Amino acid sequence: MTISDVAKRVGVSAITVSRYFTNPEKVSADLRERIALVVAEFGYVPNLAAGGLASARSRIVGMVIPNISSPIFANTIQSFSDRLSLHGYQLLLASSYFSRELEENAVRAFLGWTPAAIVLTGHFHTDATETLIERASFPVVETWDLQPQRKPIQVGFLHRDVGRDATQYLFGKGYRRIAFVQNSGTGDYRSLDRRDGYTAVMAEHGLEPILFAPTVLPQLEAGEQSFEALMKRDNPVDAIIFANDSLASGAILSAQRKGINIPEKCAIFGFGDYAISEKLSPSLTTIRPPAKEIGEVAASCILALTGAIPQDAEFQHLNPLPCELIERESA
Amino acid sequence: MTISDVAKRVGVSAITVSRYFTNPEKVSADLRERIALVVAEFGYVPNLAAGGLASARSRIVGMVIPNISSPIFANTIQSFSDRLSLHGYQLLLASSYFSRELEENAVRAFLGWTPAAIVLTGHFHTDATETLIERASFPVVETWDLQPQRKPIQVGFLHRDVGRDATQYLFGKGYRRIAFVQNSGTGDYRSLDRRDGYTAVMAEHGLEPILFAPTVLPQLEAGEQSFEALMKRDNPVDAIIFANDSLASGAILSAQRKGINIPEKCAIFGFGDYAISEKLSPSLTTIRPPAKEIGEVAASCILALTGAIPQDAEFQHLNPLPCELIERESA
DNA sequence: TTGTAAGCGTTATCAT
DNA sequence: ATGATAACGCTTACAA
Repeated sequence: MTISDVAKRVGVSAITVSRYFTNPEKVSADLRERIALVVAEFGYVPNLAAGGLASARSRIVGMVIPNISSPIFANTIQSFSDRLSLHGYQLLLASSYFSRELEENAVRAFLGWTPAAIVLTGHFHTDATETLIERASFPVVETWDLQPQRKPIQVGFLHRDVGRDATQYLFGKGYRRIAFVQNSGTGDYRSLDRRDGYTAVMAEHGLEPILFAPTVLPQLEAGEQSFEALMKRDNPVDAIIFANDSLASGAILSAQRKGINIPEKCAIFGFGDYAISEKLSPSLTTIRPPAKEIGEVAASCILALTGAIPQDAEFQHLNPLPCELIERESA
Repeated sequence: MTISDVAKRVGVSAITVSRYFTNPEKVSADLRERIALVVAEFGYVPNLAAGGLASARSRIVGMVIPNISSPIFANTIQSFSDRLSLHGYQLLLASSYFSRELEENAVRAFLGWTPAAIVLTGHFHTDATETLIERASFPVVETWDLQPQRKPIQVGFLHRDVGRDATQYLFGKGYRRIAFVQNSGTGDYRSLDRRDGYTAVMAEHGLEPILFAPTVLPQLEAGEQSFEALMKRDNPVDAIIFANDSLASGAILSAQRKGINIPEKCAIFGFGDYAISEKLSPSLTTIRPPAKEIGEVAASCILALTGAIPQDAEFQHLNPLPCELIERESA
């Protein structure tokens, strides 16, 4: 069943039915009703590939995220997808697992659909990806990070500042032997930016940075391993900043089982504010990133730039999106 | 840049370049190399909309899941997407929030792309969706559940049996005042199936079912609320089956803070085997659903049916996919 | 192994 | 407000 079939049934030309779908207000009310009837009767669904070919546009938005299992990105995807689908846009999703090559593959695949926009995580791409998005005739949005003087729209915050804030907070509380535990998954350069913020503050205070990189993979276990290793040192640490709340939760749960007092024996600081963090004993002091907001703002940018919503807001001004330090019991 | 432009540069006709992409083995090695060169040089990306229109096929697979934030579904999406992308398929994702109407919208939107397949969660659809998938000329896969005598391919297990198993397990351990706590989010009829398994077993043993439906929304808090309410009863329960591990975790974390001994005072049983469940104190006894396997098998079915991989396996025979009861400390 | 011609279902453009 | 015609870029079917 094609648009012409519908048109014949109604007794109009195909282009009128086409207008009914794209610009209903340009079709008379009478015709609108009659078309709606036929469409409903036959369950006609427009062929989007044909429309996309003819108009060189589509309502597909491609998104590449490191993975969908992380609570951090899940919230961004969800809010992004929700806002877009409200306006008839569809989400083509791909995972990069922090690999720039997989990201490039995904971008290439998206390109074939003449997408309305593409959303990437961060600004660390292959040269080929960089070329592809430079040439792109549609909006490209980078999320979860900010890099000065980059062309693409960026919706995020400075991870270095987050690392600084966490360290300053602990320093202000009197901690001096502060360690930083990296993400056991490789390739997350944003957690390395947070680490750099940490080492910078440590240096400013004349303190020596203590870095630990867990060797095991499940995050909770990696947190456990890191915690144990750092407590076992000749000169044990008195506070640990973890690259994310999963690692930090692993440490807290491990301490709990062993009867180690937190924060007395060692303060624990996370990143992410996952649902569990508030409920742990002790509850986890952490930084809440604007995960949901990133998705919403990214969607709004795209909708504004494609004309789906009025373009009154200059979304760039929203940057950096605010992170919130949440003081709880663990630090 | 179109396929004809590439063809001109190489000095062949467009169809040869087309073959290079779809059936490389039908193009001479010499030509293959020369085409590859030009493609790389100009960064040519085939227009998928045009190809889809001409062939009435696409490598888009539409998937509707209740939400992507739940650890349960996240694993399914991830494994599904990973396997499909290995074969050049792309994932169009939509959330239903357990709403059949939203599901229908998503299916309609997918249809316009002449997708290679559509994957739904469960078998509870609107009549219109039912009609749409009956008429579909591509595979439709229903995941996370089994319903006898349904036409679509189903990849899942019987939730009623899961509810039965949990209850029998607790009964075998000597518990008699067993309660079931439903999902605070509405519309998850699979958790109601598990509940029905529970009530059936209770009835078989002449025990009265005790049902509780939390009124608050965040799962951890709903679990807390449920736990407190069930312990406060005149005749307190001695075991609780929760609709999922988040609710159960909320109960365990709450008990921990209050110094209530689990399982002595009350046994806790979950569903889902989330990452945290193993690490709680006490660790959570639960049932591990085949989340990852569901995604993998669903993908394999689609790949087999579309001819991307050999069709030697009769995937239906894999059903029901096995759940595993994981005995830990909480029950 | 390669090519020719037609057509996929829609929308842009220009008319009326 | 509605219509005629010509693309859009690719693949199918058939031919050589």
